[in-house]
Amino acid sequence: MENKQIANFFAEIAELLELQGENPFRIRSYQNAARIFGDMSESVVAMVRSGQDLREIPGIGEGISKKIIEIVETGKLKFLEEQRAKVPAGLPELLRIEGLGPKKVKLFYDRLGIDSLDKLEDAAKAGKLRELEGMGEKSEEKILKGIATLRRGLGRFKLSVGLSYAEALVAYLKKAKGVKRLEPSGSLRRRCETVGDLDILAICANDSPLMDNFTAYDDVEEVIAKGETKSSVRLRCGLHVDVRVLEPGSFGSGLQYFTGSKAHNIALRSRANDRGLKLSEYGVFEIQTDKKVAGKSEEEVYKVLDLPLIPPELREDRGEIEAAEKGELPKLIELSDIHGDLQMHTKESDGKDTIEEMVEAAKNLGYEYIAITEHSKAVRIANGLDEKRLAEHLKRIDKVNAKLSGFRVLKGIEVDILADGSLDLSDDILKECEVVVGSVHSRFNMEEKEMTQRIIRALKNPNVNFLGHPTGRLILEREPYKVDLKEVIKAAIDNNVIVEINAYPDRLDLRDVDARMAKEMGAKLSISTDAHSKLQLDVMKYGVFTARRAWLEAKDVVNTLPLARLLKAIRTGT
DNA sequence: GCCGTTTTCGGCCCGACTGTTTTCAGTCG
Repeated sequence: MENKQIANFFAEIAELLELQGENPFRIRSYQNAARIFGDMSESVVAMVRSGQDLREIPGIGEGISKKIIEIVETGKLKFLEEQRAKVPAGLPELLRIEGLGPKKVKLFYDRLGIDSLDKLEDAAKAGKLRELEGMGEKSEEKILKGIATLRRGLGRFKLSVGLSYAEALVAYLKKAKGVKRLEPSGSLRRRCETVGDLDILAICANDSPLMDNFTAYDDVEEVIAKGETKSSVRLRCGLHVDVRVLEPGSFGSGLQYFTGSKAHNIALRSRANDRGLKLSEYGVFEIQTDKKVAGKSEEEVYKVLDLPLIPPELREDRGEIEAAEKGELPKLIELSDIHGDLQMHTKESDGKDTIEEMVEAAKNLGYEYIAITEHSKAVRIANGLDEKRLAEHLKRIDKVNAKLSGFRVLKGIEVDILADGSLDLSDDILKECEVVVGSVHSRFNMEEKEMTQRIIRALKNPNVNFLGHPTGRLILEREPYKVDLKEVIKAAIDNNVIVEINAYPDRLDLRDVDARMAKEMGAKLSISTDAHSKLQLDVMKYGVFTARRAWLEAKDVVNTLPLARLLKAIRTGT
């Protein structure tokens, strides 16, 4: 059973308890558990089987730990089934309608017997909801809109997509008179792999037309709310965007608040309370006197809570507050630490540009090396290379290198890991390559054991020195294949194989939490773009974002090394 | 349900907005 499934048990319990009007703090405990297990890289099942006490995890106590043991042992959970029996099956779905929560859903069911989207839609259209207390015509309209949005199925957007919308919008808003500062916050600022909406914070003069300009933006489909300090719109692509205007004296606390995450903020506010302080988006205040003690900058807010500034990418309540308290925050890797790029394709397989063009673009980024890693022959659709073509290609790389000074093109290949774990090219030709990236591109639907053994066998080949996109996922499009990552990473360490964070924004593979586990296990990592054109070399930043969210420092990533030391690290692991 | 150098019981983050109301409940982030 996957962690995600275990998380779902608790998320469902939380919803069912909400619909029964249970104690909100009890509900939060289940929501927390769902978040904790959903975020976890290590397999919960494996932890339980090895006898680990889950109560060691903050937020997990007696009750939930017992429930997990039951899930692992029986695949079921009696408590969940009992809750399901108490709540009509259609109600949880109604909670996904924006603006509708457990109280209203329960009211509709108790009074009108509504237990499905269709019934709710009919009742709203027939004007029956307005007869209930606390309901009116506008509420009905809102519910109908919410149902329509839900049916359109617009969910989250890839970070790269969110960033490009944010950049365009910020560039546009900047032109409004009186705008002094604009700062995207939220999950975008934390560089989460997907974003659900955009929160843009602003400082501007009182008479600034910022809000008018915002709601008049070309790409706006619907204006949801418009006020002096807060406006909300939905863009044509379905992305929800809020713009909020803050006072300069509250910008730091506002930025802190809107950057989140929710769990990080709750932990921080709780910490403020312990110190007789109250934290909100307006600042930090003494509870007794209501005196404001911080708010202008984020540094200030964290400082009065006796903490150093915690980088946005770490604010997930995954131990960053404890680490900050002990002065043990990592010195996170930066884009400028990157010395080169170790996976890319040219015209020879499925890329768009030549070796020379890739070199030119890489030099412009300030790199001192790249590795050209074409596909191997098994990936026919990508025009993969066989032994003969690869030998010729390596000669071409030699020729390019002969003309370069202060820059080196490493001879590489992205060799396919075949279904049985053997490689798609002979050892004789692989020996000629300096960078051999082993990757899986086929038979994604194997059982976990089989897939794990397949990859481990490939890693044992002494010619393989990198593992490419280790889980094969495509964000929002394709689930990772089933694999025991911990075993794979262990094998990578034992066989001196560097584990890749694929920076391609559709992949970001390893994920943040997996990369963090890899680091903690002692693995060496690389960040590579997998670029298929010279322009795509720019996606390195997404890999760095993921690495930062994984708590990685420059020393954890081999392509922060200068060439000579990189080559040594590939050969010897040091 | 979780947690504890103020506690094993009694707390548990905070404020805005909306739509419905004449002071507030529900929802959201």
